[in-house]
Amino acid sequence: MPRPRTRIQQKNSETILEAALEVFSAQGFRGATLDQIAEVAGLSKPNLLYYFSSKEAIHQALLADLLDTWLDPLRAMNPVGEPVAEVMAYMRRKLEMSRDFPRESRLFANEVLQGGHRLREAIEGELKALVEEKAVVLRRWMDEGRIARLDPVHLLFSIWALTQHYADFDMQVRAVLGEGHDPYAEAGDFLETLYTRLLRP
Amino acid sequence: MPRPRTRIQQKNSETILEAALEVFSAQGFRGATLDQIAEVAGLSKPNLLYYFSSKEAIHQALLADLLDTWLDPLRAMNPVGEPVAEVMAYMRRKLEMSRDFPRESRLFANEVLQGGHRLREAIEGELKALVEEKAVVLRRWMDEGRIARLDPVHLLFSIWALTQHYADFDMQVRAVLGEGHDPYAEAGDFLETLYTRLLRP
DNA sequence: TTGGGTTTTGACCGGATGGTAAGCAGTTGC
DNA sequence: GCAACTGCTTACCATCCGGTCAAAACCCAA
Repeated sequence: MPRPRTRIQQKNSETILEAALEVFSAQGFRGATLDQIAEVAGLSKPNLLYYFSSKEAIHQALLADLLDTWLDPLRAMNPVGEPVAEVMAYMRRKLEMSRDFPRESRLFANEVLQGGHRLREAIEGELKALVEEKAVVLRRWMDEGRIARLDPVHLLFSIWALTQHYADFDMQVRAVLGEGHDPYAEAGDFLETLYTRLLRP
Repeated sequence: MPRPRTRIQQKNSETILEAALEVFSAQGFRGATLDQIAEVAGLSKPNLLYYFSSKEAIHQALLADLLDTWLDPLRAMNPVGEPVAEVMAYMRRKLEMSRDFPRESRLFANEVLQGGHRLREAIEGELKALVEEKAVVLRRWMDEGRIARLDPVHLLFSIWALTQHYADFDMQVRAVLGEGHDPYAEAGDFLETLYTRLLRP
């Protein structure tokens, strides 16, 4: 199905993708059913398939949208900015994305966890290229003595791991912390300290 | 089905659980089918159900086994040891578990990611209790000025996130690093540096 | 109002999947 | 060698699920 044209097509595709995000992120691709998505969307199952040609197609549309926004924070890391502040700001943005878009994070995690064959191309292409580009910048900052010398790629991995953890393992985080905690606020403080100490040259 | 008695029961339950781990960790609960597990195990589907009463039961057995071994590294953190070395050793053991038991890590991740209702009890009970016990120890070390003052629970979260990332996002890690890398060796070095700097009082 | 397009639906299909029944085969203890 | 139990298989069932189809409902311009 080509991109929406009329108002009603626009609105319904959005409703479907919103519902699909809800269900896919909570159940994984195989775990989600069209009936569930239809129910969340408030539409009938055949109606979903009027807008998207298959379950696969809905999932694909979701992943395609996702990847763009997912890489934005890293793209925004400014090669001519102040190194420590830039890395710190990147970490902050990733943490905010985990807080504000946990479903997107879990959709991504579900996908990669299960071999990520639907994302392999994008990961080996776009993502890898962007990481290599930013690794060059980080290495330069290290050469200039403006941040500590570290493996730049594993530095990025650490930011992904530490921030996405709060979205992907949300249930565990909340269960262990118990009542009366603001996981993301605490994580912000903790990670601020961590990267301050790690990056100091 | 009660615990195995005869030799053949012992052997076949093990074969089934091994196959189930393979399939569940790669596909999630809903994504796995009894036929797949049966094929990997080299047994017929009805034979699986002779040993385990249902798909659910196989999964439960797997999770029950898992939790014990999963908590071992943290249990082993010695309250009367040298603080920095103890935390570092814990991180090392967790990283080794990611390397040597990635399927177990992914089984766990799949489960928690999808709301973790099958693990909720264990997480809110055993896991939380153990974390609180170790948090007391960490706080004491901080009070004694033997490691840096940090939120002890988020310190543990960071170890989980950073080590499990290499198992759970293995596909991404390998795709981004490309050929000719030993992810776990590099991660070991990186995390050694990270926690050395983070923990220094 | 009418006619043509768009949107929605109920009924249905075929294959996959978890699980069962009933009997056959193997093993073990005597 | 034989009974009795354990282990295993073939055939089958019911349900779920992705997807189809034909027709109904809706919308809107002329």
